[in-house]
Amino acid sequence: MLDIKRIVAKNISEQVSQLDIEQIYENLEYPPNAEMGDVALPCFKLSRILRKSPNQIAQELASSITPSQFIEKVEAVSGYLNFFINRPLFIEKVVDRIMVEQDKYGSSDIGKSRNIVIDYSAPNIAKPFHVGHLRSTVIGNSLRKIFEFMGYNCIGINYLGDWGTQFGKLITAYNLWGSKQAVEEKGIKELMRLYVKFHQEAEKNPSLEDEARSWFARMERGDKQATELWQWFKDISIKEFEKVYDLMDVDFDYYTGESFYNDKIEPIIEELKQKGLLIESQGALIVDLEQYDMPPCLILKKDGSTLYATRDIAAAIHRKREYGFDKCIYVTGASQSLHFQQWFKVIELMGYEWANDLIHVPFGIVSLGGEKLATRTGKVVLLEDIMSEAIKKTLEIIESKNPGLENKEDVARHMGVGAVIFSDLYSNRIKDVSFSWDEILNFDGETGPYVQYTHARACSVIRKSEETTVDDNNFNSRLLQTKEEYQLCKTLYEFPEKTRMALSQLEPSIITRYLVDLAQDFNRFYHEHPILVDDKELRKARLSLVKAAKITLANGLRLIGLKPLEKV
RNA sequence: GCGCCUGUAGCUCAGCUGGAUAGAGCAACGGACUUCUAAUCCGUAGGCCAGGGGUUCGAAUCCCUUCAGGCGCGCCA
Repeated sequence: MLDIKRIVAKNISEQVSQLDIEQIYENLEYPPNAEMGDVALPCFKLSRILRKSPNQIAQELASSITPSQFIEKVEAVSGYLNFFINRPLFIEKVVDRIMVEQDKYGSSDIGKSRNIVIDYSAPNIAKPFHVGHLRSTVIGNSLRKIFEFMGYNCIGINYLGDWGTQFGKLITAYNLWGSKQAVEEKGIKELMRLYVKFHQEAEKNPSLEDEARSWFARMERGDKQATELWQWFKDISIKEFEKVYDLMDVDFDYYTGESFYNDKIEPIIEELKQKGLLIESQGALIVDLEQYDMPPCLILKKDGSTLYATRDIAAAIHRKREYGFDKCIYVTGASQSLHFQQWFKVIELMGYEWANDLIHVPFGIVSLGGEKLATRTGKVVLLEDIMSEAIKKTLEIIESKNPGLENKEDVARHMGVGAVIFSDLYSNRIKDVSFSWDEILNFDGETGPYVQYTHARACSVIRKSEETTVDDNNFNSRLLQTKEEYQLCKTLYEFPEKTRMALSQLEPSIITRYLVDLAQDFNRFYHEHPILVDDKELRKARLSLVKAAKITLANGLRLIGLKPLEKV
């Protein structure tokens, strides 16, 4: 594998006995622009060790390093030692590697025989799927793809919000204002209406809250009437969620919601008691976390029913036994950070050393016109509506740009849905986002359609080239001398570095950003240099670059959960 | 009140474990399609990196502090 920093570091270490290769490697960086060189060593830190001025060190090293096959020249510029590499050789190595590795380019096997549980999406039963849930779904889905790309075995779990007092509320509302017919006809929309009405009425009549709690308590005792209603609501909801997941090409290995762990809680409570962690406080059972500067973790309410944390603890222990995970990752909103810290600590206090393998991956909230999204008040943008608008807009563009395209509907679906996913994965996950129709339906610039368009453009050139001759993959990289060609190649080279970063930071946006950079470099190259030229050698060389870009774009797109499109 | 997160161009955001003149896109304005898909490309304009201290040869980046916004903080999830 080609590692230009390593080559340079090795070269320097042969000249300076006081420094080992790793130290040098760590300090190497890429200069801000190509005229300065390809790899640089800032000599300021060395100044103290070597007791010379940075400039002097750079000068001396510059004159003592002899050019090699890979390093063409070395320059000292104001304290920096700048290396200029053999660009044709670099291009050849990078493109060859991509040609060989194909859809594995950027991947790794560091995760071999390791299991990762990823808990994502987790919508609440009886509530519509809106933009807020979208984030967990797309971030989790992308992380899963990234982990798999790095060799891990992933278990995707959709931890449905199918248990809790909210169902008491829903049952209460259904009994008071609902009808079987309305729910059957309107599905989740009717359930939401009932839920919203409950909260409106409960403001005037707080006793409704008590009734809701008692219905939930009945559910926990296995009461027939309560359970049947709950199961019915759940079936309706899952059916609707699956439509959304199909649309987005997202899937899960298990749909084990909170209710799944219901019968696994009792032993956990016993265990907590045995380990002396549970104490009674104001009628409830808690784990005190004061010495860890956290509020207590509530385990059982005074009416004996469970809480979110209780179920999370039971679920984690169950998952550890079941899947023997190396890491268990929870993709949920940042507002739940304290909750996760609390119950992670409880797991640790229970004596499980794998408490450190539990990871919360938080993300910022989605707001709408400055207001928080809330199902209770009905203030939501439904995912269904966003997707259909995006698809509609895409179809319109296709009709005007490329009306002869085959499979228009299918392309429009991938393009439109992809645009929404892309935009959600575009900035750092921790940032709050403000939903805007204008932004989500803008297909110019740093967007999913831009990257897809670029990929399709590359495919198109490759297709055209194959109409005349089938070129082999040998090419003369010395014919690729322009700055656009080199820049494109440099960016292609960075891909494996980016996938590693995305993995270690659990940050899909690193890939999304990268795709935009790569697409920009490709489009500049494409615009500036004709590819299907008469000169056979030049054509082969440029075409190789196009193929390498196409492969890398496709690999990146898959990592964020999009299907690379061949024609748009 | 305490804790966590965020603050970079009019808007949306990049900026790696500190490094060379702070980068994109959108919006605005001006250019480029008889030639491989113009959902593209090129150019112009736009910045006391929230304010103030400090550490350092060097700070958007690290530390302290103030301000602004968001999110949490016992029977919701």
